[in-house]
Amino acid sequence: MKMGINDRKEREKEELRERILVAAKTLFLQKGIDKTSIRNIADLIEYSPGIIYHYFRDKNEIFHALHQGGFSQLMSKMSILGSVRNPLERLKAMGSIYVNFAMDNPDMYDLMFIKEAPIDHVANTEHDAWKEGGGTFNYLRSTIMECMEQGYFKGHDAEALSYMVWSTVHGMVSLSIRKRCEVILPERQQSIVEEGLEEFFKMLDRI
Amino acid sequence: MKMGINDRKEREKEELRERILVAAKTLFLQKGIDKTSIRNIADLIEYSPGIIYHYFRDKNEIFHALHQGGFSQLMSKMSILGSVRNPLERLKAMGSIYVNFAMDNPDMYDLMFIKEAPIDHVANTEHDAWKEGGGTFNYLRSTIMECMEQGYFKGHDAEALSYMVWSTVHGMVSLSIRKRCEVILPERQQSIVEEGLEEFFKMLDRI
DNA sequence: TTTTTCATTAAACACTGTTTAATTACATTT
DNA sequence: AAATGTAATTAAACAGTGTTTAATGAAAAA
Repeated sequence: MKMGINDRKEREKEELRERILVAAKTLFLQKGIDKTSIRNIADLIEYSPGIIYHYFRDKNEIFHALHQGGFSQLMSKMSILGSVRNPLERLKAMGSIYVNFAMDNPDMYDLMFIKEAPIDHVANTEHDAWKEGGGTFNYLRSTIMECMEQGYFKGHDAEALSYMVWSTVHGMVSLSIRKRCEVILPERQQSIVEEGLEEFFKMLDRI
Repeated sequence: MKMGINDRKEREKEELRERILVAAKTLFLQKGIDKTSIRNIADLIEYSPGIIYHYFRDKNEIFHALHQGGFSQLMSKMSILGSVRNPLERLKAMGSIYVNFAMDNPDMYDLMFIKEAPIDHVANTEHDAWKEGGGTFNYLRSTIMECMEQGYFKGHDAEALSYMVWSTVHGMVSLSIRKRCEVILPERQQSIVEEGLEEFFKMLDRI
């Protein structure tokens, strides 16, 4: 029965691939991408460095695989939004989920939205990967369009407004993640992202 | 006259320091920090790699020196704001200057607000460097407080609102700089930052 | 002219990502 | 069961990295 053996081999290959991915994620999120070497990953899974190149073309492809996993994670958190009827409430809930995801998984968020992925890959598979990211953005846009149908955001443009809304939450979390909050009053640095989001919600309410 | 000789030597040292900085800036902004090696910098100024360690403790100290220069540059662009009387107009002008600075000098902006500087330095001199960055943020906060005194932004909190405003402009430019705009309709990617800023201004006007 | 000082360098160290050829392990065929 | 073929795995090498060291060079001071 060669089929059974091939299946098992396939399974074992997939298993090792997954182990590499887990090890890489652990180290990337622990020490950062740049300070994580292929040898570090190989050490952790107790294989020789070369083996990694049998499963991934290069270091970027590992980055890329994790990148994609992050979007699935975020998407699944967004899935509860279906239960929120009012589009403005849904928009605000989206903001909260987005911010919570970023603050709970700062390194994964960093990987997904802040770090620069090397260019050669951006041109190739990156485009597909962004369909995941694009999915959430499209959802944001259609939520905002629904808001506009109900009379909110009069005089605004859906596409540009969506970008602005995304930018606001991204800006708040990324300034926090990349430690640019020392300019804030010290006693409020801890909570500034939450408070900033509240201010944004107040603005949305009054418009 | 040992004084004159010492002066000349001092001058020569400062000159070489400056040459290193210029070379480093050129290469950093050309290829990025990570892909610029000490040897690359040394090659460009036609010295041996070791010399750089006589002028800077390590690679980060070079990064840091450039970082500081960037803030001076931004600050000087902000200096024309004194002529804008109306605080809301001044706030919007600040936004435009900020966005223009970022889009005109994306790599310097990246250096200043997106890239992560290694931690050991953040604790030391970084704190001083941020007084420059803190200066512009304080200016933003006091402008917003002035707006509130004139009846704008009722029910808002100055500190949190300032953070939110900064985050919005930072978010828009940093998503653009780090190439996360593929999710935008292709025909609008070029102008999305400007358009997003317009949407934000519309919001500020109506509040 | 000799001594001292300090900028500058060459060389080494321990790392990095990646490629290559050699080796091992194992399924298939004889 | 032994030989063959195939695929996973490895060791070794290459060219690069940041940084430190001891040696060199030139110019100022004695």
